Amino acid sequence: MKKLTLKDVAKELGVSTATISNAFNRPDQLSAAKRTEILEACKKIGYTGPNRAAQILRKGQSNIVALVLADSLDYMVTDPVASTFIQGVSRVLRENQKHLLLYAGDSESIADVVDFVDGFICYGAPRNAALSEQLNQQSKPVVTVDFNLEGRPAINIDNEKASYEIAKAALKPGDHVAILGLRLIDSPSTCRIYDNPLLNVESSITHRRLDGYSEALKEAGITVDSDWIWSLPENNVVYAVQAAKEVLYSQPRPNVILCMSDIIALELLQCALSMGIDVPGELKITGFDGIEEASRTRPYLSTVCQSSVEKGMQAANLLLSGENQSMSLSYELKLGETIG
Amino acid sequence: MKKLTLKDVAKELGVSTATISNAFNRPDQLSAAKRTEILEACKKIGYTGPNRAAQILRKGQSNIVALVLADSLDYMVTDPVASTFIQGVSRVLRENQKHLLLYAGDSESIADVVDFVDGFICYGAPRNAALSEQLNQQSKPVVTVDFNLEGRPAINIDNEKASYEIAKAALKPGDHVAILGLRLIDSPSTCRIYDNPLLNVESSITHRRLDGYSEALKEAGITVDSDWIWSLPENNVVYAVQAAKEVLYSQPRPNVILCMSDIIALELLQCALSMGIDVPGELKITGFDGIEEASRTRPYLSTVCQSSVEKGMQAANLLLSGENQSMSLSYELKLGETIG
DNA sequence: TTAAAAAGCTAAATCGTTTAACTTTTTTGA
DNA sequence: TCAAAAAAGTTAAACGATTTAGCTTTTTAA
Repeated sequence: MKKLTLKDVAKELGVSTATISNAFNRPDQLSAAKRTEILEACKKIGYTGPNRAAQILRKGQSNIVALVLADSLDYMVTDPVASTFIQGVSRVLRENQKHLLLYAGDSESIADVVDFVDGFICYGAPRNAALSEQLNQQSKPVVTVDFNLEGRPAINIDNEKASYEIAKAALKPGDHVAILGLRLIDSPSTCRIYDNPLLNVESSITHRRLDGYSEALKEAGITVDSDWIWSLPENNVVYAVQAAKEVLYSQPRPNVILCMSDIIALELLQCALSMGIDVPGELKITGFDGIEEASRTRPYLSTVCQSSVEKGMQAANLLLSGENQSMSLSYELKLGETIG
Repeated sequence: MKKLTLKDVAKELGVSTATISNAFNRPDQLSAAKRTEILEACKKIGYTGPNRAAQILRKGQSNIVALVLADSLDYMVTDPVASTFIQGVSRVLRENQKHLLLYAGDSESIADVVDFVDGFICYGAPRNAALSEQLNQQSKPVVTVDFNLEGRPAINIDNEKASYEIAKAALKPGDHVAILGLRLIDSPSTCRIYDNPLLNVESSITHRRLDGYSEALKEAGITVDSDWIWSLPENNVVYAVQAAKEVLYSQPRPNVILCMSDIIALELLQCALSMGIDVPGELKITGFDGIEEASRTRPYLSTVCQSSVEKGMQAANLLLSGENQSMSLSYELKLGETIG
């Protein structure tokens, strides 16, 4: 009761294996009559088509696309922004009969998949920096999102401009400002930057956002000392709560806090409210991303809205198209009640 | 500048291909000295190890596990329960150096992956019923979660018992009860059941839950007419809102509503509150799943808590172990403020 | 000292296709 | 009617590994 192979079928029908293969893959290589005859015979004897594993080896194509997420899947799958992105990617892949392999950005190496996947979509700078290197070395197509890899097409919004604009909208000269950032330094816990060297991921969006903030701050004549800048190791509630408490209990308390994600901003907001702080009266807050929840709070969040679904779709389309053209997506400033 | 193959390396080092292969895969087949010599030489000339595509064909093993989700990935990835489940699965796969391929349960067929994946984890009854059939026909291992496939190991909680208990806790004789269920009938939109035949997925958890409710209702001497049972096609906010409105505007309005998921229950709750209905005074609500958000509302939800992460981990472990033993996980009744 | 056992390695078959190159048959056009 | 072109099939060589059986050589045991 072994599984049938192309060879078995060929013998059975008295034609060559090439013809069977062509019947499935290249209809123009044989007469229509013969083709339907073969396909029907296959159905009758229970041959469901060429073995995919063999096809992968022979064709060098698997229809599998690896989505390299910045962190462990563990976390990424539950992050609203990331999972919405995955949603966009999966939609386009589905339409094109491709499959989605989830790959953790903190993995040791891509060696165990690079031989068979058709390409990579890389969402955010991989936590394991060696992966970026490997991704760039190998020859399969790569599309990056929210960070850059030299010579590879990237999908981005203009993070610097967006950050500048949201900060500018929130700031007045004389404000005391703090920044809650993401992975700015290489620390496993939430902490102030102080003298720590910034992570050397110049291409990452968090640096772009920091640049944007800085520009707006400069225009308002405000300086932010590096101990008023926090770096969270991951964009999740636990670190966000921790950072929120630290910053809100710091003296003197800032009256404007710029957050690099809505997750952070929302926890900060909740924390502030529970401490009886008046938002935006005593404290203005800005977020980033525009997740759904951000518009459901009272006061609702000021943030930069970007469509993660669209990002995902564009990334997948770009990968499948094979073009090497980067793309800047639009965003929308949402000036909410947290900046008054 | 072609990629190196095992053959190239063998020629280069003057040994047979078998020896190189053994150096990578079966250290006991050659002397330790030769092995390190070979591995170092490989590193030097830039051979990164056996080609995975070829290995997949030859070994019949890919280290890829397909996770068949009930619906389209599009939706499943953003569902809190499903994504938490994925989290659990991915954690265990990661530990075992396996990879995760996401597969949509509304796909036409599994033919395009069955040849190369090592096994399937099937989360919920696939929307395309033919998939269940195909999954059962093929010979690779399958683990089912939240539904059953004859002869295949399953991971479940005792849905009937849990539903019975939560319903029993909410009900008093004389109550007017409605049920908001999931995929009980085959309709693309939210609707009452009326005389529609129940979907013939006897194995599905929604039927188990209905049975549990029924038992509790019987004990309380209450009958629920089939037009007080709704069926939502998918567990999402849009359908939930729709169902919530329908049921709350129905006359006479029920004073107990049993919901088969927290998503549904939460929308119902919000809808009720915004209509000025007193919960639990005028209306009691129960959910199912125990998602995080359910404990953050005021009043907070009565529900059945089950750990999706654990489900995912157990499912993956079961698949990898190769055992054929089903498993019943524990759950916890959380009697919240929505039943007073 | 020698037979038996173990270790180390090689040659060849295999996994199940695809596809370039070739042969044979049919069609076309002048 | 016939050469040239097009169509329909076939052959056989890849694709890049793994693995079994067998052959040397070395080690062990008596």
